[in-house]
Amino acid sequence: MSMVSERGLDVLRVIVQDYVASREPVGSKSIVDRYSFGVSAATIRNDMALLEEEELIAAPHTSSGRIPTDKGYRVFVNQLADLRPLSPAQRAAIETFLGSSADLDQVLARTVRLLSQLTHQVALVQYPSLSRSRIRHVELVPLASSRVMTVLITDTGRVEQRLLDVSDELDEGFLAQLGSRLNATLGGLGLAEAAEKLSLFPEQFPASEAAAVGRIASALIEQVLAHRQDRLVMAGTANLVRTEEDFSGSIYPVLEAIEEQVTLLRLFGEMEPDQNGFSVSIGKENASFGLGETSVLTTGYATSGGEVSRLGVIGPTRMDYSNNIAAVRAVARYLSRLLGED
Amino acid sequence: MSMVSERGLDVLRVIVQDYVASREPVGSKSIVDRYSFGVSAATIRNDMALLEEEELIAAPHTSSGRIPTDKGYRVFVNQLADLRPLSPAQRAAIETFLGSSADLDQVLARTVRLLSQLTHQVALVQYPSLSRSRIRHVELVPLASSRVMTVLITDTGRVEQRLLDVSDELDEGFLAQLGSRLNATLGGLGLAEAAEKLSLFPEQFPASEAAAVGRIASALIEQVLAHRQDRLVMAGTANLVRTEEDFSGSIYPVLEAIEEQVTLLRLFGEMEPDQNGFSVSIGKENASFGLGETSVLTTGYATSGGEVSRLGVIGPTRMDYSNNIAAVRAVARYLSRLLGED
DNA sequence: CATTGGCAGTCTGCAATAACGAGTGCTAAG
DNA sequence: CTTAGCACTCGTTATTGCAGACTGCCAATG
Repeated sequence: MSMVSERGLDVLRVIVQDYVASREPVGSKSIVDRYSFGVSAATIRNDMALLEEEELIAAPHTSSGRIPTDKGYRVFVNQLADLRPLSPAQRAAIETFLGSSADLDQVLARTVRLLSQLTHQVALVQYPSLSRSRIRHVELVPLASSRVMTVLITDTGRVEQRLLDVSDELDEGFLAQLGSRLNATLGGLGLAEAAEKLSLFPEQFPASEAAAVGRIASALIEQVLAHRQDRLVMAGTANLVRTEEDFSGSIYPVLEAIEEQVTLLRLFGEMEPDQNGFSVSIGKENASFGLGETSVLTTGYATSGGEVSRLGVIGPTRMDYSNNIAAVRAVARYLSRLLGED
Repeated sequence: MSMVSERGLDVLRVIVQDYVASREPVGSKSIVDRYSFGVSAATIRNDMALLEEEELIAAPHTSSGRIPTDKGYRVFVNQLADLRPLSPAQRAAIETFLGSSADLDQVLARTVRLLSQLTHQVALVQYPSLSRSRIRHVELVPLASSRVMTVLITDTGRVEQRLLDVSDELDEGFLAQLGSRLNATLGGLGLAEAAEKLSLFPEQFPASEAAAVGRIASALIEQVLAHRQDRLVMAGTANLVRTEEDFSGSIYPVLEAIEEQVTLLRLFGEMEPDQNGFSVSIGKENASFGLGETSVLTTGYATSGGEVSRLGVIGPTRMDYSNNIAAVRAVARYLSRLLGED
């Protein structure tokens, strides 16, 4: 179907490479200078004319070099069979992170920072889901006279906490007793079952206490059902500034969209992973999220619950796909090893 | 001491105001046009000459308007007795946040976002300290055969978690037993005492188990002693892009310094609050942190432990101090009310 | 039929120049 | 102490011209 020759695809590849490296439109002459195609510049020009017909490359102005279109990047990425392996320095950076014990928040914070350093892009890590986990412990902490914090610990190591106001005053002894009854009732249950039991729980109490207990129970239900895949950690926003010239307008709306985690979470949700769990979304493919000039690379990673959350990077369409895809993969493997149940 | 007249200070004030609003050097003519000083432009020029001698204002080039120097901003801020009250819309935005129950992470995340929206700057909130709190509950969660997560809950509602590898395999029953012994030993203790008990704890176990127990105990000691004021949430980095022109070079190093939380935490630590707990650090006063073109406004807020952590904003030296100081104060009051022990 | 060299045409980027306007500093007078 | 007037300084913007980089096309070639 495609009229583009084998050599034409090679030309596309070097155009993408050179353009990504130099940010300058690449012309036929510089191609024959820097690569040994064994043909003349005029021949390359003919190939480029074909590529342009197929809308894989475009000319910013009449008579200048060509730059890849979104479609061109797409073809380039799909052809990327041989990922550039990470450099030894990059491998070393990943290894350095292993071993040191830390809490989950810290692990994710470090991971996301690592990924942003490896890719020189904005890195994102979605919090692990806890949907398949079981309840291990519940704790009720009285903060002020009528304010209580509920803490939920699952067997996959997730900890959820929540502040709530119970309009009535509760004495501490009652809370302690309530806590142990909750633990007895809920311990070891899956989350869905736990929610069900909780909704019936207040009935066991006399009317005078039922209101407060009901409030606590419904807070716990919320905690149990909110799967908490709704949080992201991010790092490397400074990198977006570094690549500012790759955006036609200001990067302000882009940064805003990235900080508006809701947008990204929808985007994460709508990405369609390939058989390896990897997915790439390029340029205009993200237009509906206000991110039409960015590309997003994500992959899943395994959490201890056997569930899959995602991590990845986002940056200008003009990015080093080869390196970044390799880095995202490597970091996901690393994080899976660290959090997974081996 | 100062040669600057009363009217001179008024002139300084309007120069700061106009320059902050327009980002353009302000000249004598525009001052007499826009304000009614009752004197002519030439008189204003004489005042400006004095202000310039005192290094409160400076001229970007010979013969253009004047802009405030860091010292000028400092004098301006110190004179700021009458804070502009928040607009009704701003008050409403704060009120909207009250009420809805949420976990601590969410409360802080919302707070920091609120503050960044009110000030149009990068907002920062330091995590509450837990130094004076007492241990309420300890939980050991087995994740994989040789990996354990320790969870620590304090009576002030802080939850600390940590992953660690214990080289030996541990059976779940042993962990459960260990957990209840830990709770019996540590429950209700202050953090310093707990650390002491913990260091002796492994001695109670036979040699075969002491290694693993020791590892767990030292992880808990770390958790107990790490006061965890070492974490920041931040929001509104996009605002830094919006104010990019206020920086002489790229904002890249600024954003990097902000993301490098260590820098900010040191800065927070070194700021000297006034009697209200408020502190303002302007321009070159932050030069040693690589933030010589930014100003930082912070104030303390009360946490449930009675301890004080800080929150604030950071932005270009040319910022709306009046509004931002009022917003930081208001948000701190709001957060104290939400987290404090009323 | 793919490839090639040559050449005219087009567009960007840069440097130099000129005209404009805003704003000051200074002086002398009220 | 204040004011009006004026010469002077710079930054800003628009214009012009020129050098450089590429392409597109055509006719020639193996």
